[in-house]
Amino acid sequence: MKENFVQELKWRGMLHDVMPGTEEQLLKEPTAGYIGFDPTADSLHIGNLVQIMTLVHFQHAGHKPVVLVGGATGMVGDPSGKSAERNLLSEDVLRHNESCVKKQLAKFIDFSAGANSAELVNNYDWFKGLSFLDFIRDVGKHLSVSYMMAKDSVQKRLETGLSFTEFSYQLVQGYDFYWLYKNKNCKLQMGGSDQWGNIVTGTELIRRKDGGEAFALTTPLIKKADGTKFGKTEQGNVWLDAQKTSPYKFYQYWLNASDEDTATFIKIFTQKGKSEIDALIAEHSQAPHLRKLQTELAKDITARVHSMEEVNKAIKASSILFGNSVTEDLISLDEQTFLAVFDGVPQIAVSKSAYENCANVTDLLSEVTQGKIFPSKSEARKMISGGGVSINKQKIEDSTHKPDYPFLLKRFLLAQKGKKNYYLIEIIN
RNA sequence: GGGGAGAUACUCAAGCGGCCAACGAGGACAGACUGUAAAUCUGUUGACUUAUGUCUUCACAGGUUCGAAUCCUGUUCUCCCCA
Repeated sequence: MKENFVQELKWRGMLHDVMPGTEEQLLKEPTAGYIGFDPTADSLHIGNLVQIMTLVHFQHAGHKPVVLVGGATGMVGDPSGKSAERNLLSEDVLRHNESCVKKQLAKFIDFSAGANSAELVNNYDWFKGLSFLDFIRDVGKHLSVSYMMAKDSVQKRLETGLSFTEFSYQLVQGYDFYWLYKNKNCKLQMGGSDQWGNIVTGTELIRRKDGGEAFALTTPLIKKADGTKFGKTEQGNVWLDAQKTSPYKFYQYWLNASDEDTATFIKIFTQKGKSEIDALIAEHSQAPHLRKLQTELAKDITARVHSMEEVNKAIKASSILFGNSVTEDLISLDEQTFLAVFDGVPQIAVSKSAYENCANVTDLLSEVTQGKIFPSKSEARKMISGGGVSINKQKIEDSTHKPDYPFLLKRFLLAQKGKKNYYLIEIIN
């Protein structure tokens, strides 16, 4: 084998648990391994990134990654997450999501690499034709209730209650593994640490039903050093889809990672080698204020998910928005640069007359901008008196001031709420 | 079935007839300091409006009172103890 996959994950801090014999199997021969994704949205988000990177390394080590889109399982809902039961997705939506997800995955793993090409399957395809009776005869028969009850995911829910559907989830997922084992010669399932129980049900099913041997490997749950959830912002998930999360925002998310987190993230979310990462970390600790690590991390991931071009735009935008620029710097930008910089910033159109007629800044930032910056005058006023609002990089001191700010490019105003929230107001005739 | 305790804003948690939009802590947001980090310090945190203002909140529905989150009655739910 080109590389020892298990060891690779280990030094990257991506290995939580692995079934005995897995490493040997992977060193013995190129092996097919799969990870399941929920097709609940038409885009993946960065919470999925650990699993995606696992597949990247897996393929890189010479193995064949199989991506399972959980069309069937997504309908049932895994009790491991405490979330309520899921809604049924229509087949149309399912197919749409599947193709979107595949497009995004193609940026990471190679679907036309010859022998170890990645492959995408949807478990809806083998579940839709399977009758309930067949399922309980062929699958349910092999596992005892006490075995299923022993799982953590079930135990935790016993108090609060879980439906039979959720209880059977592990069988459904276990059958996936079995099916892939039989039909795709897939011997390994990977996933987050919360999936361990479900994965093992699969290997157990393969053993009991077929006497076959299959393996399991899980990655740790990623947490941030401050204890908050990884991958969430005020606005919700950080998506890979540029429509849902602009490349600028995406880049910013990574750039904002704390020192501690960045050292972990860069191992997990980039393909950089050990020596390169060690050097970067050393360099960073020499001059932490330069935030070399964050920059490298943000660049690497943004370039992969979007493009190098988007990275450059994001860097440019960041340096203008966060550098020590003043009104003059903004005015001096040419139109093309200006628009590129503010590509990912929300834009609000305001008619010229509305702008001229508004009595004070407070109105401008609330009513006149349709509540998109501040939903009410009170909030605007509070934030202004707290010193948290700037226009064109100039702090607003007086909330009753009548707007007379110099336009940028003859028609824009840059409003800033706090340090990181920008809005572009366009004055139109 | 019998007895007891409780339900307060995002969460925890005070208040127990007027001075209560409601102490405090956490969280969140903002400011200062920094490195768009962490820590620390400061401010804001029911809504609207900017004024010695209005409105809606203290499980739900009624009642007593000039006046209630605070007292009374009923309802729902939660917890504990004894059967």
